Amino acid sequence: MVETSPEGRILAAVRAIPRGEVAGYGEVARRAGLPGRARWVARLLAASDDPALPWHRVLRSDGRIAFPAGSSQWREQVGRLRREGVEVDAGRVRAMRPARSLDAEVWGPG
DNA sequence: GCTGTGACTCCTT
DNA sequence: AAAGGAGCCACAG
Repeated sequence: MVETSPEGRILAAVRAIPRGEVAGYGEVARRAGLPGRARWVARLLAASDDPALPWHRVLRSDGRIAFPAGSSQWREQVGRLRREGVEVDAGRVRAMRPARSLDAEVWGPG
């Protein structure tokens, strides 16, 4: 079955994040075919009441938790991620660090 | 229909 | 790394 609605595609993209891995809001939006709709992804996660939805695997583009540090939701997200083996340091995940500069992509590290 | 708001992102200091 | 500002879009009042 193919998701036709944008909402369905976004939720499907979130559910497609493998256990122990993370993705950015914008990344999820791109995978759903909706580039630039990161805020929509966030709003959908907040609105969804599906307990099976791995919302905790979605982070900001800089790899940080989107909630205010120390808030109950922040603590829950950190707990869920660590339970899956994801390294979280001061609210930041030690994984994704995409090259954000065009120079880096064109010229590379060398 | 205009305004404010937010689980966002990018660029520039 | 952090902070300020602009752009972005759906939704509530």
